[in-house]
Amino acid sequence: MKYNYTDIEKKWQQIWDDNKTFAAKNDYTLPKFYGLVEFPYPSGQGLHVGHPRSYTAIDIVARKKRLQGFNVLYPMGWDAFGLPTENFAIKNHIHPAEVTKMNVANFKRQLKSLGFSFDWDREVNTTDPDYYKWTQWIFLQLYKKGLAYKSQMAVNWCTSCKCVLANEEVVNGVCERCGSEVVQKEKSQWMLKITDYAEKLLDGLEDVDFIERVKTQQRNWIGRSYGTLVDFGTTSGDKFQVFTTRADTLFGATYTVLSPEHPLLDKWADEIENYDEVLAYKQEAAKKSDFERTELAKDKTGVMLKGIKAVNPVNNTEIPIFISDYVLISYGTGAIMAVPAHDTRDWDFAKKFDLPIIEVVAGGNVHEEAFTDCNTGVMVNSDFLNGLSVEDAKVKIQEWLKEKCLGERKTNYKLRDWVFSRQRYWGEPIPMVYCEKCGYVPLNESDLPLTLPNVDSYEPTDNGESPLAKIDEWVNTTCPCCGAPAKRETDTMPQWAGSSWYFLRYCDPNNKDALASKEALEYWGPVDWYNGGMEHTTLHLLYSRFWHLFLYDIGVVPNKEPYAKRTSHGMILGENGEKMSKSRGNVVNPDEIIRDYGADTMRVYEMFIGDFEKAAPWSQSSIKGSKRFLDKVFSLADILVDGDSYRAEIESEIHKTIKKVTDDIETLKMNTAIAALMSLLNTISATGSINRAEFKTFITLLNPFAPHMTEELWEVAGFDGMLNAAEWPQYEEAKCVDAAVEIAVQVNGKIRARINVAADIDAAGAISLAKADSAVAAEIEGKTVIKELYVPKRLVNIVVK
RNA sequence: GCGGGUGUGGCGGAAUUGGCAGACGCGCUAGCCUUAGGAGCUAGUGUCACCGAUGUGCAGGUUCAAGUCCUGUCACCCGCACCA
Repeated sequence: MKYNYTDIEKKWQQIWDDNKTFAAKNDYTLPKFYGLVEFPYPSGQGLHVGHPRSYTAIDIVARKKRLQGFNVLYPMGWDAFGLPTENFAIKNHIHPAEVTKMNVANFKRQLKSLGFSFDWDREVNTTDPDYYKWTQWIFLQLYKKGLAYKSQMAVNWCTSCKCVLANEEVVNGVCERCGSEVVQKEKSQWMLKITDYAEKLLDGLEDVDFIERVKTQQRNWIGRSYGTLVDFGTTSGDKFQVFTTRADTLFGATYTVLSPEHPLLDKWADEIENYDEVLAYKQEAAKKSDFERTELAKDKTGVMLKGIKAVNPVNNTEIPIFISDYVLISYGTGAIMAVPAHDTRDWDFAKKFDLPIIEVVAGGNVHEEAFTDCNTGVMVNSDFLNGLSVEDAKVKIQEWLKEKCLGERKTNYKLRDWVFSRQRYWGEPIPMVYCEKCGYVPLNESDLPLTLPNVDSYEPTDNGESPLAKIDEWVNTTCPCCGAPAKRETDTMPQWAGSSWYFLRYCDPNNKDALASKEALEYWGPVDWYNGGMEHTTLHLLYSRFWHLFLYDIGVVPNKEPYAKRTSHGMILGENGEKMSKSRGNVVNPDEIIRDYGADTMRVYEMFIGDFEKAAPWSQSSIKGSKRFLDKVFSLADILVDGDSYRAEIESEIHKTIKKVTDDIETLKMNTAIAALMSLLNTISATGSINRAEFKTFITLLNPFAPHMTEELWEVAGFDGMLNAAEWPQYEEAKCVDAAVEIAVQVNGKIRARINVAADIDAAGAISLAKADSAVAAEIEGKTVIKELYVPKRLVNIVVK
């Protein structure tokens, strides 16, 4: 039989579509499985071969779970707000909604052509007002709880997108999306107080099954550190606080440093004798972006304040105050105490400005380099702390500070609040109104959704205002509170808004009264398995955990954590090992692969390409191996014979393969699952025939990987019903073993022979058989046997002298 | 600098967690079949001075036995980066 993949794939895709074969059931008594992949941004370029790597893997899991009797939810949708669409729309004079429609249609066609078992009845689209109504609703809840606030602050401004970026969207000082320069701009922005959830976001990681690198990356990003706030007096009478994790070294503090933006500097304008110098330094620092400031990490600069000194609270010593841009206003208190003996940055600074270095932890040579080891040192030169370990000193100094009201424990985070405003058209309008009298007022929930006005021009402005600001009839409204004339907020939400809760909507996508019903959320939540890219770890994944934790706190969702399990796939690189990109000319088009090899081959190839977690280069010649494999499988139909049980000579291999494939799918080791199926196929082919029982098992095991052709073979063989409704094969542990095995015989650890023995032979039996082998006998001839080992089913090792 | 990870044939990658290194696939070689197709089939394919030795980035160590464990070291990738 010829394997006509094009016809077969079209045929089954049509049947699945017509029958809604993969629609999740609303029967909440069944055991459920909710598998999720990141919904794509429907770009104009169409599907990338990277998308199917993730989608196929979870599709395989979903299909297997269905065969194992689970009610499976495997949904798909569109994260369709975003700049590329808007830019394309501007350039081509098509409305972004139209562009989105076209792109979605193309993506959908491509996804369907790959045979994914998505439940298309539950498709969501973040740009649909029925959807973003609830995105706006969640924003209002955040606002009501004080977690959304407006703040005038320096923000990251992409010079090309003409739009604000979140800290998470700035990579190496440039825009994550377009690579253009990011500058600091003072603007009034809506912010989300994700920092209030820092603790919960960290703690929640303990309860979920995320791959370790995801957890680590989120932990580092949140960046918790335990320390102490210490009050320093000054000769001017003012006090300021520093944050330190090493309060134990307080006696070694020989100067302090304020951030150039520290508010006390203004206050001290008259008292600082060298205020001109200070001002000049401040201005210099203000010109640099955060990135530039941190870029020039090596060479530390600063200015010592003249006329004011700080007072160390532990010993009332007067020490200098510096300003330096290596102290960040946005972390801690914007002020530090410097202990050059035990901090490398302080040490560098002290050397440059010739400041005293006082050793307070013995164990290093502080004149050569800072001694930062907390584990081995003993306190010295520290009055009542002398002789204590660092650990004990930390406790004691904290007690002492607390008693004297000079300091307290404090936990700090690197995480910053989330800049939530974007000055663009193609996003969810922020449902807020500004009234001269009432200030910012939220819309009434009954007025949601607040839809985007349908306009012709949505070009970004250069003055930092949203394109919506130009649309007077939309902007001008009345205050929901007092009824007076008022203006709408014209910024829109970032793309991350809609994707922060989309997985909830899939549970109950048409609900008019809530983002999803309680029952649906109870049943389907949490997502059992979520696979997605590492690049979203500190963006989408963190944001959506934040929203979900919040929704849990206000009683909207029944679980704290949205995702029980998170895995991540490696990138598919171009054939030359570089990242696929148009400019590199190494992009592979999925449509062409499907045309030339078929969707099943593409699926099998992408799963066989290598370790799922690692990046793998595309190989046009390797894909042929997958095609050959499927060709051979298809021709099994030509050698199909009767038989309702596995033949004895291949029975154990079949059971082993069932076990291997079953287990490997659960751990995403798709490459070895396919390898096992290839091996089994080779074994079966060598016998010249395959019986119906074997055939049924084989194509069922292969079904999640190559769903079209196995469905066809099922029909050709005349099995009952359709394969997608069949049962996953069972294996018996007892039948996974062979009666006889070949073992290696080593003499002094070197292999001298291979012998066949019964699988259940005892050590003595195996060893005597081994010695009977002529090569082994020759090797031990005339030598003293010191030790004899038998590792069941593996080897015998005879140690001689 | 800190954190995470990876080093195995010409290539992608396996190795039941201390037990026959290189499964499976690509590529390559030879032969067959076809009167050139980038098709199919069969056999071979880590390296070498081809008996036998040797081999998992490098150097040591533990062990009857090390890709796997320990110590040191090198290289590459990813993330964070003056976070006090």
